[in-house]
Amino acid sequence: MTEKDKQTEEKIFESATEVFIEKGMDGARMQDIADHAGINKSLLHYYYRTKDHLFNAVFEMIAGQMFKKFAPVFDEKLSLEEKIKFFFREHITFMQKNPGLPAFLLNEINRNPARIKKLIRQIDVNKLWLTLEAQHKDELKKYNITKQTIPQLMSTMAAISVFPFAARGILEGIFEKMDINFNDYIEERKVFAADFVIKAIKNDSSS
Amino acid sequence: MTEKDKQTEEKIFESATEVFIEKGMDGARMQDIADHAGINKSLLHYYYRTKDHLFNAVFEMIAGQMFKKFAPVFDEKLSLEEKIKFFFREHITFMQKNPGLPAFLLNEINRNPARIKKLIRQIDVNKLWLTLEAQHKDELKKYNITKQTIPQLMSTMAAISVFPFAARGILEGIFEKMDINFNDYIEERKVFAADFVIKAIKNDSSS
DNA sequence: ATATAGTTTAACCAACTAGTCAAAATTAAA
DNA sequence: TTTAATTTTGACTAGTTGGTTAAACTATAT
Repeated sequence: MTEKDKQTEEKIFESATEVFIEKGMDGARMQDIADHAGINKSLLHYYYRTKDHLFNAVFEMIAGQMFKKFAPVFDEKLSLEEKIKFFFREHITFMQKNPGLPAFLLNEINRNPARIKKLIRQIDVNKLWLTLEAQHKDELKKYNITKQTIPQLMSTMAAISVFPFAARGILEGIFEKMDINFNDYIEERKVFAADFVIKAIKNDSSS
Repeated sequence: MTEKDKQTEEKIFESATEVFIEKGMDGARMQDIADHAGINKSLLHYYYRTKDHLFNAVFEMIAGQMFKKFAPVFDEKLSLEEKIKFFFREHITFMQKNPGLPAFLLNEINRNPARIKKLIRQIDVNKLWLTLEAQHKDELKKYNITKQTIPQLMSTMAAISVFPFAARGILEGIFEKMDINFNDYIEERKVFAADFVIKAIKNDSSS
C-alpha cells in the first residue's frame, strides 16, 4: 500500500531529521533513528540504502528550507528598507521555530564543504544582483551599495540573523547572569537587527 | 626526564588539537591522534586517561584563547570608536591565523552546552559593564548605549566578526561564482565591520 | 652495576556499528 | 482462496573503537 509506504518512509525521514540535528552525522546512530521511529533498523536500509544516503536526504531538505527564506527578498514589492525589515522578521521567526537548524547546517558544512557547494552551484548569483539592481536602482545609489559592497553587506545581515542561534549555548550562558531571557532577546532582535542595518547604510555617504 | 615528558605530552596535545578541530569530538579517532603524533595509542591514555579528558583539555584551551581576545577592549586606553576598530582588527586577525576555531567551538558548544557554561561562570559580566561605563560614560550616552542595549550590540559585533569563519564553506561557494577571494573578503572585513557598527550607533539618536 | 621509577610498546578485548540476508508477515492481484 | 509482490523483522557479520594490561625499554640515583 502506497499509504503505508509514505507513512514509514516519512516516519523514518522525520526521525532521522531529529536525530541528525541533535547528534550530527558522526554522533547519530542508525539504531537511534530506528528506535525513534519505532521500527527495525533493517528498514532504514530498505528505504535509504546507507547512512550517507539518509543523511544527504535530510541535509538537502534542511539546506533548502534555509535558503528558501532568502528568496522572497528578491521579489517582494517592497522598498529596500522594508525588505530589510521583512528579511529579519521572517528569517528570525523561521529559526525561532527551528532553533537547531543553523548550528546543524554550519557544522555539517564545515565537516564536508563539498556537500553544500553542490547546492550553491544551482544558484545564479549574478541574476539575483541584477534583479535587486533593477528593483532598487535609486535606493542602491542613495545608500552607496554596489556590486562590490554587496558581499560584505549580505554576509553581515546573515551573520546578525543566524549567529545568535548558532552561538545559543554561549549567549544563554552569559544572559543567565544578566537575567535576560534568550527568547525575549530573539524577539527584540527582529527589529533591532533591521534598525541597525538601516542606520548603518543610511550613514554611508557621509564617510 | 621532564624534558621528554613535556615533549610527548605537548606533541599529543597539539596533535589532538589539530585532529579535534578537523573532525570534531565524535569524528576524531584516538588512533588518528596517535598516528599524527607518531606514537603508540596507549600513550594517549597514559597522559590523558580517556578521550573525554583529552578533548576537554583541548576544548578549554581553545575557548580560553577565543575569549581572551575580547578582554583588551575593556582596558585599552582608546576611545569607544577606536576600541571597536581595535576589536575587529585583532579578533579577525586572530581567526585568520586560526580559521578552524570558530566552527569547532560553535559546534562543540551546541553538542554539549554544559561544557562552555562552566567556563562562562567564571566571567563577571556586571563588572565588565561597570568598567565600560566608567571609561566611556559620555560616549555611551551620546550613542544611546545602555545596559539594556548592550547584549544586542555585543552579540551583533561578535556575529559580524565570527560568522564569516563559521560559514566559510557557504561563503566560499558563493564567492567562487563572483570571482571573490575569501581571504581578500576577510582582509576587507576588518575595516568594513568597524565602519558598519560605528555608522549604526552614530545614527542612533535620530531614530 | 643494579635497583627503582617512569615511559613506551604490542597484543588484546569487549562493546559497538553500519550493513546484510533469509525468513516471516502483510498486502495486493489473480 | 491462492499466488505473487512488497514490507518488516531477527539474527548475524565483518570491521571499528576506546580502553586495558603486562612486558619491554629508558633514565636516574645509589
